[in-house]
Amino acid sequence: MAPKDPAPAQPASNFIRHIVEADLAAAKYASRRWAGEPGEATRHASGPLDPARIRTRFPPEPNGYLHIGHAKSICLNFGLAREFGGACHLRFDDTNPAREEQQYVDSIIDVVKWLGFDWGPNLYFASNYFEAMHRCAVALIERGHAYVDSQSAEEMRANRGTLTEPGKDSPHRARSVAENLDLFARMRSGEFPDGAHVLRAKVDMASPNINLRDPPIYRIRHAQHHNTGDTWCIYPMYTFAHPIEDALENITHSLCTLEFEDQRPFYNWLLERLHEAGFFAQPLPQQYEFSRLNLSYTVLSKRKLMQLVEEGHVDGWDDPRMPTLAGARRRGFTPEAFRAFAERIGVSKSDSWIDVGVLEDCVRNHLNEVAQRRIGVLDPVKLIIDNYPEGQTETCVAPNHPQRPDLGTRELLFARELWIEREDFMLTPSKGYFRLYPGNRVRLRYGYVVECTGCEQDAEGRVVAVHCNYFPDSHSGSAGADQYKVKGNVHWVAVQAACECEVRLYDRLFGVSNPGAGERDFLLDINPDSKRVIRAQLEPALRQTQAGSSCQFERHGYFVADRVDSKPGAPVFNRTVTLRDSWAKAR
RNA sequence: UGGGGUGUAGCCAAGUGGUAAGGCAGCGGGUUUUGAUCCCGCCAUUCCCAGGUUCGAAUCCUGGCACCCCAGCCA
Repeated sequence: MAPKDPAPAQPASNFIRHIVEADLAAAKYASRRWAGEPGEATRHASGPLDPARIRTRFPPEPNGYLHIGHAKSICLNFGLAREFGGACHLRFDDTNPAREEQQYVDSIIDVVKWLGFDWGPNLYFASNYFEAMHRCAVALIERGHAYVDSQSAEEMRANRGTLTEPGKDSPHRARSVAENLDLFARMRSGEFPDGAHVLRAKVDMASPNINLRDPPIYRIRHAQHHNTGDTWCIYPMYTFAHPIEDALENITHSLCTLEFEDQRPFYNWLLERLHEAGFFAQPLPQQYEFSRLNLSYTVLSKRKLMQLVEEGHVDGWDDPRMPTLAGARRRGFTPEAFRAFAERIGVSKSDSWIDVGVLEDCVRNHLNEVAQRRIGVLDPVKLIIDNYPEGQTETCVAPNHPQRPDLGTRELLFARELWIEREDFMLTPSKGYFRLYPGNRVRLRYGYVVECTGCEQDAEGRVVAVHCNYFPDSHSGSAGADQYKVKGNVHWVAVQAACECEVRLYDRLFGVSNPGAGERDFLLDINPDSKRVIRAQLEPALRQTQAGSSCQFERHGYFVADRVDSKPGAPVFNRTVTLRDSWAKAR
């Protein structure tokens, strides 16, 4: 028997995985039937056994852009389905016509795909279930489980009670089934203005759980819906719609965030009543809650993100500094990084603040493996090699990846005048500095070892050129190269070959770990240096970078050709994330 | 102060009665033509607190404490 491999770095399990494993072991969902599309019990009963062992769903409301918090939920739901031979539905929870728009639907589809997930034929809209939901509501009324309330919103609030006092029954709570049916039909036909009536579930006005104090389930809203137009003027509330959507779609595990915990008793109450009425078969979907993501140095609330965009603190929803997935994509973050991140942070019910450093580490991790190395001089100053013949040039060979020879090499033009990084020279070096300073030797990466001889300064004392001499027998790869022991290793690009490009140096949008903590205005915590636009001198191969393609600028970080502003032959680069820099930290 | 939740290292997190995994951060060292990567080592005598049960408790019991969520015709 072969020796056992060391245990692979396996992610820790989580409570939801345990639940799924237990349900599968108990064959809890094995006898479910699936009609091939959402439907009521009788419809599904006519179909074959459900080929999906479990069904989950990601149910965004199409009223904004998805952000990193959604990525956690997407990876959880789609990941679970993938892992256990199930299906994950992409469902738009568009039950409120007010702020839902097609452009959000499009961007959500785009970004879930980008994250690497596939819903197959299971793309659904809650609004396509409005007829079924309406039938459910009528059945509830017929069975005495719902009534039309005609109190004003203020009256309803007053009668709802408080956290410590029970509510009071509405004067309309005892209306007859016939009257309720009539009123509800007239609500639907458009006879009443917004707010005149509301359909309420009849549960318990004295419940200690406020969500059970006869929650409204249908309201009148004379508005255009992005999908159903003006077909309806009454719309179901989330509380009512969501369990039905899950049941119609044969969802087994309905995962949501912690703030919906108090909603679960109603979720179960409703589905049990509808099961009694013959709409849905057991086993019914079950709701499970996990804690939502909080990220340091970031805000994720829709209100705040909206404010950042509308007040122009950033350049739109897909600004590379935004925590939206569209922004992260433009920034150069990768789907692989997000999936690793989701796995790494786990799923639990405790309130947590994840350090953005974890996400950044996932990004570096992935990019380190796949990004080809290139040279970019971001803050150029001229290096003149005085003993290198004027007019002479040669080529140096550089690997595209130090750990992956399979990725090949590329050539760099070497000449007498090079651009180097301004911070790679110091007239009077600080302690521990081992780059260029008079008398010190460094290697010009993939080229020669040089010894610094001095510099030229302008009237203000600013360095305008650095001078050095090279050692002809020190060329990288040559027999004598090893005789030169230098600590410093400096990147460069020949002045005559360099390609000048715009580069955006992005940093964290907020300068503090918890923007807007307490009563403080979060806008005051914006990092004023979160975006710096520079002109950089790049190695010529970079000119052909495809929009959206990432590489490492050696010794700097990972950069991506902006997918919006890059033109063929004229890329614009965004800094995705810097390399770790223990020297900068030491200073 | 009604109901629902959660407390394991600086930040996450596994652990489900048998003697505290792992990751991030941090610290120290090695390799290195990226001050990168990679590798090695260190980093909780203790799991919110106090009692109790048990040969044995982060896990079970009792009592506290802290924090989060809920009173939209939003989701």
